[in-house]
Amino acid sequence: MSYESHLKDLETMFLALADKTRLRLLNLMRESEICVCFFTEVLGESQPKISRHLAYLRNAGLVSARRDGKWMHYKIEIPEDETLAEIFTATLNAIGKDDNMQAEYEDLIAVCCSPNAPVVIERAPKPDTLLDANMTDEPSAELETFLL
Amino acid sequence: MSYESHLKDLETMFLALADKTRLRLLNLMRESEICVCFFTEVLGESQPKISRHLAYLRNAGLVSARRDGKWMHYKIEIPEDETLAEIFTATLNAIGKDDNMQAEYEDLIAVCCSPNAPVVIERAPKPDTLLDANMTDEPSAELETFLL
DNA sequence: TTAACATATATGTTTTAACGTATATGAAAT
DNA sequence: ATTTCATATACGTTAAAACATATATGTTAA
Repeated sequence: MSYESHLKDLETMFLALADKTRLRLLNLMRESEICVCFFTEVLGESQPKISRHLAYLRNAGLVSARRDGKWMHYKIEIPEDETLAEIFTATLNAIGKDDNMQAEYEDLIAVCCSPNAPVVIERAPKPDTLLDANMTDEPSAELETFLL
Repeated sequence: MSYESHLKDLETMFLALADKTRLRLLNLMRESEICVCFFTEVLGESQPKISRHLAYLRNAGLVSARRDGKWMHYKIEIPEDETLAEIFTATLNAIGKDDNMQAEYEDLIAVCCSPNAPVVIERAPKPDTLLDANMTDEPSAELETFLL
């Protein structure tokens, strides 16, 4: 297969990645699909702001959305194009190495999986996909206590 | 070494990469340092435009500049941070796979190394670094005829 | 069917980036 | 010294992005 021009695609991808909020969103999605309510909760940003940035990522093809009743779940989509995929995975890797991003990810786990998170639980149930994903490989401390 | 937050650096890098002109500039620099006059010649963009985009790349730390008399030569600088470097090299790789970028690179070689390139030669001599770089690994067809 | 909720989009505004044109800088040639 | 050449920067304008606030959409619950 000959490589026709994907310069435009490259630019589109970089435009999508060139924003702190969007990088933080991707960080939270690193392991599984995540419900919008958790993004707003963990990042402390307004709902329209989160929603707009998610739409931006979706238009760029970097995430996909799934409706589950009232809730929307977003997850990372690795581009089919190999070279784009390489850049994107390298980016996800870079985000994961950042201390603040790690801390925010911990916050996510605490908020969405803790048994004593009344406010959040009130607003939306844990997406079971998140539980699944975490259970299959490494049950976190929070999850273990929750599952007892 | 613990990774403190380089989220800002990531964003800066992506902002620098999120522009077609700047990606085209990086493509031309892929093998060696390049003189500004060749950028304007090959890309067919105005001199101030090229200069501004080069300054942008320089501020982002992705290229460095060297003065040689009247001429300025720019070359790619791989970031020290490993994770940033990984993204950047993946990007350079992606650019290189694009047909149009390959064609533009050929144009560069033709313009700056051909013996019958009167206009360009008039405007600036070949940077010898380019000759060196190309001679050491793969002498191109153009170069060979030139060197006979 | 209406109310409540989660999320998305529209609107007006402010900020940021890109561009063309003009001008400044700095080196070489005269 | 002055001119010429290569490149950089300044300025004014136009276009794009981000944001806050308000509102619309689609889903469930009452």
